[in-house]
Amino acid sequence: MDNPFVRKMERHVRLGPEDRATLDGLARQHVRHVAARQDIEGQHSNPYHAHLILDGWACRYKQLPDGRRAIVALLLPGDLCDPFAFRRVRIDHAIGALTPVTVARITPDQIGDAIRDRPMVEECLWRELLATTAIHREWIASVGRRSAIERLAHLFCELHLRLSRVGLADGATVPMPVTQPDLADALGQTSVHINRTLKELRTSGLVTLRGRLLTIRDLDGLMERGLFDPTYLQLA
Amino acid sequence: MDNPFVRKMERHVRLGPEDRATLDGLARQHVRHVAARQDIEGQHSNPYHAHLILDGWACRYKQLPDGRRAIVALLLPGDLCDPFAFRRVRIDHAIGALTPVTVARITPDQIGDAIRDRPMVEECLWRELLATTAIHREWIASVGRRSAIERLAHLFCELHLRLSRVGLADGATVPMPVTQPDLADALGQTSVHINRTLKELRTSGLVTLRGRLLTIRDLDGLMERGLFDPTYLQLA
DNA sequence: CGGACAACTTAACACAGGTTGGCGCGCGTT
DNA sequence: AACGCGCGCCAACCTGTGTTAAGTTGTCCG
Repeated sequence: MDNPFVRKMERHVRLGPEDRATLDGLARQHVRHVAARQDIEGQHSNPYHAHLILDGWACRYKQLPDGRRAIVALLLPGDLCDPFAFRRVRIDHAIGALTPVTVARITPDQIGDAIRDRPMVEECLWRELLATTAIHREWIASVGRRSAIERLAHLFCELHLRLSRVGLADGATVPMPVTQPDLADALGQTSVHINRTLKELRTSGLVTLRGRLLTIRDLDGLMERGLFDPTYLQLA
Repeated sequence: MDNPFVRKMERHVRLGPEDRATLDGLARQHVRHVAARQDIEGQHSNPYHAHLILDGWACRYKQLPDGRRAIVALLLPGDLCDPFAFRRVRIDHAIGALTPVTVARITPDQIGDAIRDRPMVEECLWRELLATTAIHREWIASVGRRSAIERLAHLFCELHLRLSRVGLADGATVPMPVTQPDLADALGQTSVHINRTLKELRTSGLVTLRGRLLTIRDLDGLMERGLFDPTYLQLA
């Protein structure tokens, strides 16, 4: 009854009770807990099943040979870690838990069966894939052409929207359980500079970040500061 | 007989003559020419058909409200511009020709028919989608965590490999028909700094770039300089 | 052949963001 | 209670890259 993937999808497509039951069933089996800072999938691993995040935050990251880490995606509850798992490809990056994480393991066969029984499931997976790709593009644009403060503002807008869709936003307040070094690796900067930028967003009255909770004081202002155009996420 | 998409796919999957004929047929109809600096699809447009690049280079780009441009992908001969076209989504970016470009327009119906007749076509499309996604991730890591010279070296390695796959590399020499401002927008830098970095790559004997032709003098050295690990493109 | 315009190239200067280092707090461990 | 340690926070300094501007080359077209 509490599947974040279903909550997300219901915003976009009309799900019948059987669709919901099918999607729910996928996420009930093989539930696993992963400690913070632990890998869910290692770099160059060859996953035979997909993971759906039920709780906690994870990230897709690449480690450069000299230790630099680039986080290329943030994975929130309701997100699918390995949308291509059924193709049995060797992945070129790792998936790591940023906080303690609860995931459901889903086998390719289960996905195949679900799609055959309920065509709407395929529709949902396509939407998921599209949204992920759109976010990738937006991140490239961000890291490439936005300034430090624009990047951070943009990310906060994105996360606010994504968390809202799975019912994890309490009004303008959303959980933000990641460390500043994590944010730095996601935005292509240093934790020191993240700290500076955060302070600037705070003193200009746009956000407050305390105790792993982000409160957006002025959403319009934040969106403007981050040149945020929400259409890329909506897919409607 | 000269379809770059087929040339690319044959590296990875075994195509029968009918597969080849089907893929070839897709690219024979509705061939269109687009001038350099012209859009193939505008930002926020709603493409009803996919485009396959037959000749020339294009890019996927986002324009920020104040005019900054971020190139989020380079599209080479054999690349598909709108792999999601059959989903009828409104795209969040534009596709522009960097050089004069020849494209084949493909309708969703044609793709559907082709997949139904020849299952291998679907396999090919999946591979294409996977490769594109892997490149996206690599670009995020590049812009986020690689230095200017590493980024440029990495891009040259990537392009060399991608162009080789469609038979457009003459040994260590590949066409490089884009301007330095274009490279700058793709790598998140300024054309001035691209110029500096290019000079550095030249003086260290790694590449020469003359008359829209890039020659790689020392591929191993270039790969090392760019922290380039080719596995992400192979998908085998 | 010559003019126009875009792209390339270089130099001087400016600044955003990186680096280093230090302090304090909160929390888990013993 | 004491310790360790990762994280938040801040300041001083440094550097890679951006900015501006100007001269040079290349290329297209009349």
